[in-house]
Amino acid sequence: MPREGVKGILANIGRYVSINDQEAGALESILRLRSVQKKELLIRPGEASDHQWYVVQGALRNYYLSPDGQEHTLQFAIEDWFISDFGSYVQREPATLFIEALEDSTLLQLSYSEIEVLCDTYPVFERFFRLVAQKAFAYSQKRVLSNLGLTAAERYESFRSLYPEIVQRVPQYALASYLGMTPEFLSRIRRQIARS
Amino acid sequence: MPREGVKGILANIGRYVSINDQEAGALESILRLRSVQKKELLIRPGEASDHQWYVVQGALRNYYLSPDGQEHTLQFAIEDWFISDFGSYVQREPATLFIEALEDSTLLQLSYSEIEVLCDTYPVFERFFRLVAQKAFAYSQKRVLSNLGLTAAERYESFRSLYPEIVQRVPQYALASYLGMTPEFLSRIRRQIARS
DNA sequence: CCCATTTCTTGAACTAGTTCATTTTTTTAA
DNA sequence: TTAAAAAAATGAACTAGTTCAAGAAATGGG
Repeated sequence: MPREGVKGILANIGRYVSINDQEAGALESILRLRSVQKKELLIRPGEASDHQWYVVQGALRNYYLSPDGQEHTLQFAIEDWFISDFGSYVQREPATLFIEALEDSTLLQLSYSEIEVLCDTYPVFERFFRLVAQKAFAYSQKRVLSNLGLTAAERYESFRSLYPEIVQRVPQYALASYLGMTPEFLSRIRRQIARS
Repeated sequence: MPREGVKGILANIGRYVSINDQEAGALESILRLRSVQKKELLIRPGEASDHQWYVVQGALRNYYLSPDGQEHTLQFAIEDWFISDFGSYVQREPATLFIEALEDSTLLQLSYSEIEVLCDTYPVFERFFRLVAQKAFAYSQKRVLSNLGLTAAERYESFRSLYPEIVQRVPQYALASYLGMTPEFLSRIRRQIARS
């Protein structure tokens, strides 16, 4: 039952649903506070994907490592975001992604089974996780569209205007692998922009 | 209160949750049966995005039309799939997509407000829509990865092995716009495959 | 502080996929 | 059935983004 960071996650949930003290207590009782160092991995492919993590402080990413050695970043997470290998998590299958800390980070860990019990017991959490999943899905669809329709430079500009802070905090090769371009090409795009 | 097609949607929901007769009745009472002809549009950009549709029979797609006139297909839907402009639907904003019937189709229409009431009243539907949204999100993330990591030919093969039926039923230019390539290039890929 | 490692930059050759223009095939509707 | 329209195929020139290689700059640990 960690105190630290709990106000953050409660405030965050409060933006979607109203929860009372009992519900807040039930949530708190399944949170586990956890620290990771920069470069540390939360999971790697093949391991069980039983958890989601809420970022109290720090920055992380998850990525797929393809057979030919290329990294593809699927998501970044900074303060107040959740991160996991979500596909494996919901399908109850072994992880296919790495989750890596990009900075020393403080996290709240939630386990699959405890979340499911929580949702069963308190419909308000069911609703919360529905709304979050819907929003995540809508976001992901926007990303698909931007991959389909925008040039590399446009994808970078669009991401930068949405998430300027992430652009600052994250290594360039990781950002390039998120945006679907090589680090060399992202470097050139930035040089172009700096000129004008 | 349409009878036709209702067993289909009920069976589909039953794959995620168990619902009793009362719940089934409540669902049925908010379903509206609707037919559309090939080429007909369910919504176009700027219109209210207040509905989701369950496909009883037929095939549809939704797509974004970019300022320069390119179409980008975000989703196909055949029997037993839902389709909508989901981003606009959940954000309660005007549509940004077209939804177009690719065949004469029979649909069950659900409205946003009625779904929300249904979820409020019967937590089992809240759960159902949570599970569906989670699955959709996981699927969309896989698609992002395939856009990031695969060649055009690999994306086609991968889609074809997952959804052979859709490949058969859908025009090539629509499939190309879903897969993120030009119709010409998809045509060349198919010729290649036909050779070997 | 300094050396080692990692990350970023830059240039030049290359290629996967696009564009444009034309022809062929398929679908549609009367 | 046939004519018109829509969709698909094909070739050739082109380009956005990649690859490879090498140097410069930042970062980090002892």
